[in-house]
Amino acid sequence: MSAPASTATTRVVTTASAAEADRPDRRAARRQATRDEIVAAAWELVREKGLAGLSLRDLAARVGLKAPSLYSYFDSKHAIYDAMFMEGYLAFEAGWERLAAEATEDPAALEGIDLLRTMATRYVEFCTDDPARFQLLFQRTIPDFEPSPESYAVAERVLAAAAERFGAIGITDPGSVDLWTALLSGLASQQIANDPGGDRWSRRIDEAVEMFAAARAPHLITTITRSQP
Amino acid sequence: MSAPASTATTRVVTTASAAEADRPDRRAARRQATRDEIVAAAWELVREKGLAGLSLRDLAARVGLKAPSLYSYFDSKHAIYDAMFMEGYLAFEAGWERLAAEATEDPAALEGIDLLRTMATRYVEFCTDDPARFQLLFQRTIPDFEPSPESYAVAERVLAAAAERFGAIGITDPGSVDLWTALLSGLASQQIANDPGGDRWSRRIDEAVEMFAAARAPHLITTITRSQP
DNA sequence: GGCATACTCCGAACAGCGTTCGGAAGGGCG
DNA sequence: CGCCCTTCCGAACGCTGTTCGGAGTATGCC
Repeated sequence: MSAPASTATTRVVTTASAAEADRPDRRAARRQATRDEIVAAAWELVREKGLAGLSLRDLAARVGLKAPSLYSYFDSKHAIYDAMFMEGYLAFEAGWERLAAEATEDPAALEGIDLLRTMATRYVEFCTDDPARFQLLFQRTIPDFEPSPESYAVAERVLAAAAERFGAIGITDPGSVDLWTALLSGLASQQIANDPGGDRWSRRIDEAVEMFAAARAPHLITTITRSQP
Repeated sequence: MSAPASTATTRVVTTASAAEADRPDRRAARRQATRDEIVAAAWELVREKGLAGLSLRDLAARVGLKAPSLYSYFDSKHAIYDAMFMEGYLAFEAGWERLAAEATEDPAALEGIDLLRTMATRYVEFCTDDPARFQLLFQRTIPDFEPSPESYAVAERVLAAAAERFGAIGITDPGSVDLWTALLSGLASQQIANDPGGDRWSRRIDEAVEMFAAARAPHLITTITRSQP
């Protein structure tokens, strides 16, 4: 949660010395801390009142400010949504990298269809864990919101990583990837919209994965028959 | 834009007789006509400015009124959304019944997997034709909106009809129906959210249907091999 | 025909929203 | 100390959905 590189010093020049380099960061760090606090409070409010129920006066009150003060930290309400968007995708990316690390550590447990199953399960969990986040990241539901290029770059990065992992297990055509994303996002959105808190759709994940694998990656499901000679 | 059947002529009086029964309908008919006009204008506005971009002052202006006057016809803005919700599902039901009629008329062309294919194609077309309608009917995106029991009954009726048709072609377990709805709504929502106006996901419909049929209704796809002795 | 009634319609206003502006405080630097 | 830049906020603007009270009008009854 440290400050991005670009926001750092701004100072430059002066006469140098090592300790002097991070002194101007004092204010910058404080500023970044407040920004983070605002975004965290925004997540809280959004979980309580829904994604569209976020009010700047409420949000400001929760961090001990008045509404106009937020404009010292963000250009607009959409800029707050944008910061949340990026944070959400960073969390998604972190989960993804955790999964990749597990796969490296114990390749046997996460190869072939097991990897697909785990990917699907984690994805749907990630979505249902926080419906407001799902709405912000994967549905485009806020009237005129579009993520900034920097935020969108994070989103594309993680999607590219997923596609690459797909290629590594032998699923290369883009049609299959699109079919996969449609299938998973469909499960998640149906679950959230029509059975919130339940598991009417999420309990179909395994069947969905098997259906997908049978049609799109048959080479992944031969292991079962091989284990019964 | 003709009046519904129940509203009748409005004509004249004379001396009692049968015409007297629909005389009190005069105002009711006019009222219903205005309601319909308001809902039609709301659809227009929603297509132009997005589902959440609907403003009562704009809407009133479009039908030659001021905002408070709308409250003679609807209890609230949500009541207008509710009327649109019902109208949307009635349109969906009409499309569905058209399909059912075609299937009855020409059973050969719409049996087995062809029926699935047509259902899927029509559904995704229905969604992408009007993204605002898709959002209102199938995503729950308006902050505190919930359809009234009467409106929701329409929604359930058409879903039940679809499930029944599923049973008729031999797909009986509810898990398959849920998987089907997840798959189709996933295709539609990805198409609308990530490639509006394009066909990146909608062109995968046939593959999706074949994938689903292979896993969930294998009895529907044997005809191909049978035709090559 | 005349009167009472009900329905439509709207101007004004209220509370809430995101946002802007101007000025009042506060901490860091010469 | 004085300067400056940042932070903070009260007030206000234009927008939103909604309520209220009072006009104007078409209807139903006698």
